Amino acid sequence: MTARPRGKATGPCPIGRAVGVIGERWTLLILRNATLGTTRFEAFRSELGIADNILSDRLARMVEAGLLARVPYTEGRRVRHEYRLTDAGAGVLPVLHALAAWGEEHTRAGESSPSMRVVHRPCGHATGPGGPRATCDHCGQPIRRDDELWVRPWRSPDPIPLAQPFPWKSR
Amino acid sequence: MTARPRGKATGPCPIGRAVGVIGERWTLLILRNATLGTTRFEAFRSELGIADNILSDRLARMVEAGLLARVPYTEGRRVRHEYRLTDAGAGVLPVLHALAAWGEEHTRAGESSPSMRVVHRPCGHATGPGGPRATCDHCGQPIRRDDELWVRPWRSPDPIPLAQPFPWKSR
DNA sequence: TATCTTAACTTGCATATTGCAAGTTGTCAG
DNA sequence: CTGACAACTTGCAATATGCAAGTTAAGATA
Repeated sequence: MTARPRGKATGPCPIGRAVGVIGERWTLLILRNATLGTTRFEAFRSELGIADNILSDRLARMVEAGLLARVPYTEGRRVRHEYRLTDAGAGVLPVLHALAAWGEEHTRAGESSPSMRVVHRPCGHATGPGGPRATCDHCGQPIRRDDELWVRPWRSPDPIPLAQPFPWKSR
Repeated sequence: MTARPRGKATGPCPIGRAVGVIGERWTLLILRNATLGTTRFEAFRSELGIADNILSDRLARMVEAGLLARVPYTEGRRVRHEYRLTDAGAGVLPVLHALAAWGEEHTRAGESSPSMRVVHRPCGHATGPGGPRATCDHCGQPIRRDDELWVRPWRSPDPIPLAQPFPWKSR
């Protein structure tokens, strides 16, 4: 054996552990799309353009790592499975925010395409430049996950609510 | 050719672009250590345990991507090069914060080792649980990069100041 | 001067990961 | 009974990674 076991989540440094779990190729992109509501194999495959054997492998590993839950559902009378964010998977949101902000600031889209924005539902206002924040630029309140909408104009003008973690907490 | 060209930084989604640039294996760990002051090939190699051909490749690619600057320096009368964070490389700090927070919350160190903390120099207080923040938990002020110290007790009890981006801005 | 050492690479080769294409399985629609 | 489809699995070729060893340039040592 030569390459070290991937996905090692041990060690004293929390950054190293995080990279070991969510730093694999595709993993953050799968989490991004799951955050935007994607749950099914075929949807991930076509949205991401990932090879299906790799997707299969990644989803299984992410379930094992506790990022996604594989939950059965019925389509007609047929049992299928979908992949839903767990708390740990949903907890990657601040990482996605930070990546979005860095990407907006330090990379350029090929075409001049309109930026991604985050809308705070209660006040209806979007983030300013610099990307999504934990706190609303407009009303100053912390943005709760279920009050957060993403606008990705290159896909659709409609704001997209974020997927809530599974199992859904009653509160 | 089969595997798609890695490190593609184009496309409309800023998260996808960010992952294309800083999402490669080792890249975030190199940036973490560079943020903590590492600048030299040999130091990265021994700190990270990365194979030297891979390190050579990554550093070159990171220079090309504008994350690091290769700057000559003299050791005695001899000219060497070191790798210093650029603005773009230093700008990854919020991603490292988010990863650290996620890692603390959702992964476990093998041994029970003391957590990483961030200290705000002006007020001398460390972040509470949940990991590093953009704003000081104690005094409420935004934490400027040059007022931020990391404490990584498994390496040393001493707080480590963060490397400043190169070229250093006069202000 | 000759040899040693070190940082920073480069090269060769074995192993691991990724991607593509094609095959498989279990429904369901017609 | 014949597709069609989602969700995989398998085989194979192309890349990436890791290890070990070689290279280069200059400073240190003898």
